[in-house]
Amino acid sequence: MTTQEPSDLLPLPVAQLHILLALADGEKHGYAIMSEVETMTERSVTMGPGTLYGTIKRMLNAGLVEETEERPDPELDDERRRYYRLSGHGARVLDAEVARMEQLARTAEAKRAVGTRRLGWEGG
Amino acid sequence: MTTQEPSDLLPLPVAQLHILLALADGEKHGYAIMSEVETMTERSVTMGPGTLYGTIKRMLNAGLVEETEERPDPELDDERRRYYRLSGHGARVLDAEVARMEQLARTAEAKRAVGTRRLGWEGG
DNA sequence: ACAGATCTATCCGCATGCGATATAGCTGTA
DNA sequence: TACAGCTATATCGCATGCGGATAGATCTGT
Repeated sequence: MTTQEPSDLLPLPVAQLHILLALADGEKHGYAIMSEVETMTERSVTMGPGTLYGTIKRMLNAGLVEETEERPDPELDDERRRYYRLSGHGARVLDAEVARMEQLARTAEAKRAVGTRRLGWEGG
Repeated sequence: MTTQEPSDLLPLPVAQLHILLALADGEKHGYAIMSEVETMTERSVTMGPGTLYGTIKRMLNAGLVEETEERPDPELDDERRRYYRLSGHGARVLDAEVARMEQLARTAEAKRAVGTRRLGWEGG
């Protein structure tokens, strides 16, 4: 489980970020995570089963996500499913990673403004 | 060189993003890129020579950066240095990657708001 | 009963990350 | 001038991460 400082884990591998993001609004099972990643990135990121289950294993181990015991109504349930949710640690790591990305984006905009101004920009 | 659609290259490997970012406000030589990455990430990302030169090689190949012929004043120059700058393609890819990160950050904030509201948040 | 979608899971090759190491020129100083 | 330490580029090899192929089981609709 080895819970570390959130900042020690950054930058997060892309797959881990996308999984945390998919779980940020509520618990989901593996297959639903795959679908959610595609939806929320407008199909610009597709996560295959190799990435999904391999990454989830690491994240369980790192204490970023937890498997939940609770199941939905037996009516709606599918026994094969395994549900995952953010751990408190995972939530903090996600927040830290998002903050880091926002900082990079601000840096990028400042720098691009400078770079574009220099010597009249080539553009292509 | 194989110039592709910027979106085909996303998400960008972290090292590539940091190098594009370091070059966004003007050309730099390899060692200066390493230093710049440490400075702009406040030492939360440190790039060793293995990462730097390996990644630059791939990026030259992908047409994201170019080596410049022009040298500074011989007074200030160091013959060993090799200078790199963003290509037009590299600049577009950087912009696309930054836009993608900003989109993810927005998604994250919306989702975290939902997730935190659910069932009274555990927090830890 | 059957087809096709859902769901979890592992294997394996390739790309990427990165520390260790090598080599050599620069810079300051005693 | 000799030396230490920093600057600078480069390669190697291992560890990690990614993602297609594959497999097998269960669900859903017809």
